Order: sequence, then structure tokens, then C-alpha cells
Amino acid sequence: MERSKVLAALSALAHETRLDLIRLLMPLGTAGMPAGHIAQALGLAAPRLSFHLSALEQAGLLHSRKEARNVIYSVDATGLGKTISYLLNDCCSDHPEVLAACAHGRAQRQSAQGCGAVTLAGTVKT
Amino acid sequence: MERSKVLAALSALAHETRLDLIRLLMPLGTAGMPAGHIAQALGLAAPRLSFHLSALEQAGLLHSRKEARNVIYSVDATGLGKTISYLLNDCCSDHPEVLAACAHGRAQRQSAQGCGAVTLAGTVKT
DNA sequence: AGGGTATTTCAAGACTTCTTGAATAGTTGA
DNA sequence: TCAACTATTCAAGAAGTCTTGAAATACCCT
Repeated sequence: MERSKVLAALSALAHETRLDLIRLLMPLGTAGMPAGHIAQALGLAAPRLSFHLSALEQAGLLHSRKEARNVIYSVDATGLGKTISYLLNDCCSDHPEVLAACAHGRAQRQSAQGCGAVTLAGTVKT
Repeated sequence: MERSKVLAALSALAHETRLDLIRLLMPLGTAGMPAGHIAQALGLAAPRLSFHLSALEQAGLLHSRKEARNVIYSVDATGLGKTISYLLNDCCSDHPEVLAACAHGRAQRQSAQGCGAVTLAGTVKT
């Protein structure tokens, strides 16, 4: 991934409201959520929401589609994944301690060991 | 990791010069590099460098120590790891496609498959 | 076509971040 | 102590980001 795109994505993520948006939309997958519902869920004024949604879309972290009179927003998992991948792989050169901190976080959440190679093995398309 | 700390870390990372700093210091590990050498390596004016170094240190991504008349800066791998971990685990709930994009990036770099559970198994301290 | 709903665009102002040169502080060695 | 070196702090200006209300656009249904 190009540096400029990574910087754009990180800038986009580095804001409370936009991180809330990602966290809200992530579990919904490609189904996503119409802008109006998002505004209601997070208690945001429409122009403010629109501003942040378009920032995230511009950064390649969100995808939008029209459906009737609504605009549905959903997370662009690939864009988000590539951004994290840059930090983890290109930027940190797979530094052992960084990976350890990462794996530790997962272990806490999943009460499992390692980096979940099993889960990954099933999803990687080579 | 607390939200506010993650946001601070992401804000810190979302800047070209500071990302350069991390990338420069990462391979050096705890040995780090004195500020003057960093300035020379990246061609930065001293106040400008100082500004960005302290931003990264404030965000918990860098560590500094005095040595003679120099100040040595090194990456705080734990802080960086926790930040990435938040994005990957807490924020993205280990979404399969995000993990896949992440693993794909590593596969490209390492010409290996999966998420490198072997490397991780050796470094995680439970 | 007209009314109602959903969303975006616009413009202004407040606020924050970044860069730069000048000044300051701390450390070393003669 | 003085001079040289290393690094940080300060102040000012430029540039960018964020929020808000008002206006505009797009769409659906009757």
C-alpha cells in the first residue's frame, strides 16, 4: 500500500467520531447501515456525520451505496486491513515485541493462544 | 488500551515525518539513535525534529534516555503493538477479511503463509 | 406535479497543528 | 570558567481541521 494512502487512512482513523463510526459499522459487514440510522445511533447532526463519513470513504475505509432514498455505508474491510497490515508489516518489520503485544490483545479477547493461524488459513486467498 | 490513548497514538502516527521516524528507529530496537543523528538522517531542522519526537513520546510510541550530551530515542514497541492490537482486535473484532488483508501483506513480505504463528509462539510471554 | 424524507453542500468561525528562526538550557572538555 | 556542542523551548504566522446552521439536491409516494 502506498504511503500517502496509509497516511490518509491513519488521519481518518485518528478522530473519535470516525473511530466510533468504524466500530459501529464493523460488525454489520457489507450490510452496513443507512446514514440516518447512524446519525441516530451516535447522536450526530447530519452535516457533521456526512463530513466524517466522506472523510472515511475518501480514505478508503468506508464504502457507500444508494438504496431507495437512503445511502448505506459499510466498512471497506480490505482498506482497513491493508492499513493495519502496513503498520504491522511494512512499518514495524514484524518486530517480535509488536507482534507479541498484538497477539496478547487477541489472547485476552479470545482466550486462545497465538495469532489465530487457523482462522487465517481459512480466509486467505492466495 | 484506553480509547484516548489509541486516538493519541493514531494522531501521532498520522503524519509523514513521524511515520518516517518510526520506520527509521524501528530496526534499531532499544539501541535507538541520538536526536542529532536522526535530524541528519532525515534532513530535519532541530526544532522541527524535537517537536515530532516529543509528540511521539507523548503518545507512548517512543522512549527517550539521556546519554552524555545526547538524547537517545527508541521505539516503544509495546505502545506501538497495543495500538495496532486495538485496531485489529477491539476495533475490528478480528474481522476475517481484515485479518486476511493483514496476513496477505505478511505473506508478500515473507514469502510464507498464514500469520506467522511460529514466530509469535516464541515471543508471547503469558 | 407536489409534499415529505434523506442526505449532502456551503460558508463562517473556532480551534488545532505545523513550521521556522531566535533564544534558552544542559553537558563536556580544555 | 569558557567555549563548543546537543537538544529543547518560545513566539509568531501559515495552514489545516472540525462544527454548526442554512440552503440545496436527490429521491419516493400519492
